[in-house]
Amino acid sequence: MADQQHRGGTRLGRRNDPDRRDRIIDACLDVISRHGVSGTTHRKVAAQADVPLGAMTYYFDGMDELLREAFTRFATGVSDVFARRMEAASDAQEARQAVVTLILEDVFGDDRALVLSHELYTLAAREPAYRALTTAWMARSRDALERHFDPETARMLDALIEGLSIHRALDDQARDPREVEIAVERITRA
Amino acid sequence: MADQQHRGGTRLGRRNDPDRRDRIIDACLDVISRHGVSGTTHRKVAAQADVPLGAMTYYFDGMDELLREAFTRFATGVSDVFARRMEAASDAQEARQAVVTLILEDVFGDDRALVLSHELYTLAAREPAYRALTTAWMARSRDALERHFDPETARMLDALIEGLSIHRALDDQARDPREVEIAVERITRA
DNA sequence: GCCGTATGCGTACGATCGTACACAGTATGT
DNA sequence: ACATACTGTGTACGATCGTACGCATACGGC
Repeated sequence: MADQQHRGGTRLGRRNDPDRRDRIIDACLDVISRHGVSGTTHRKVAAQADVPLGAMTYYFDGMDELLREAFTRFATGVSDVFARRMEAASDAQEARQAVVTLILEDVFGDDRALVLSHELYTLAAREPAYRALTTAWMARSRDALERHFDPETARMLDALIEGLSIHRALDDQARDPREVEIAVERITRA
Repeated sequence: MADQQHRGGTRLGRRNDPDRRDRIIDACLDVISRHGVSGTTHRKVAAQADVPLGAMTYYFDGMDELLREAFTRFATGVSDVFARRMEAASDAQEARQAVVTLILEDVFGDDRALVLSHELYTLAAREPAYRALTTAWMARSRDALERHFDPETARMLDALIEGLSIHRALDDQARDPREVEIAVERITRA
């Protein structure tokens, strides 16, 4: 009891902070990426979002709802980038290049996203409730890929992307970017 | 206090149970696969292994050591199967078939292993301490594959296997086994 | 300016956890 | 047969968690 949150100069953080809920969700993703789902607690998220502990149960009906909303936001964001990159390509060859860029930049370049993906995968692998989220995510990826590839190839390519991500996250030694290019090339050749 | 563990008919579980430690490790893997790393506690593992709580801290210096040993055993086991299947193949074509079989049977057929893999991946993605484990595991897979494929192809193929595993674990709808065959075929064609 | 009402929060409770440690039980050397 | 050393365990402690709930605060009608 003492130093409350009286953020900045505004009188009180009280009523006029409509995106409090959004900030909590973003903070939650930060905490997950640093401490894992298991190490994510209401208290840590509250501290990160700079809101009082009581706000957690006020805005969310328990930890599950918070996690589900956080991962939904994450998956949607990643999915959007994916879809946009695919839409920008105008033929199969450009699409192949887009996939390579996506892997090398969006995936390999973002450690936070790599960790968050795995946290979500693990959750979904064990609890069917989160399966809907990953299933939808993958369906969207496939749809994006199917703008340029046949359905079968789209699924294989999607799997390859995931596999390369894992190797990147779990293997310490650096890899030749050209290898990604070659792999994409091979898997998309019918 | 009351019903201790006096297992079976033997006088006392006391001194004559040399594989207690092994049983704890196996029990730990069971608990992880059912509750996740986050939900794995000394108490649950002890109950599963049918040993008293005090045995946990007696045989292991804390939770970390237990987890590390458990995952080491798991990764070694999976790795062994992988290596053995590759050794059995006598040419590239047989090797391709061996990989397909491995994916369809050993990976797709074992939900427990699928979950455990992801739990380990997630741990390793966030904590470098576990990275040594996954790095060694992957190195061994690559070595096994390099008996029949060039190093570059071996790495791509290994990545593909991981990717297909993920899709299997995270996508609800069943897949055509032939798709696996085609993907392996494409990625191994230079 | 006052008051009812909805919004948001400080705090405390019960549960559960990892871990330490005093002690019980067994084997061994004599 | 007894003393001694070692192996294994029951239990209790401090920390930390999610969550509920009484209360403070700000808003809107009058």
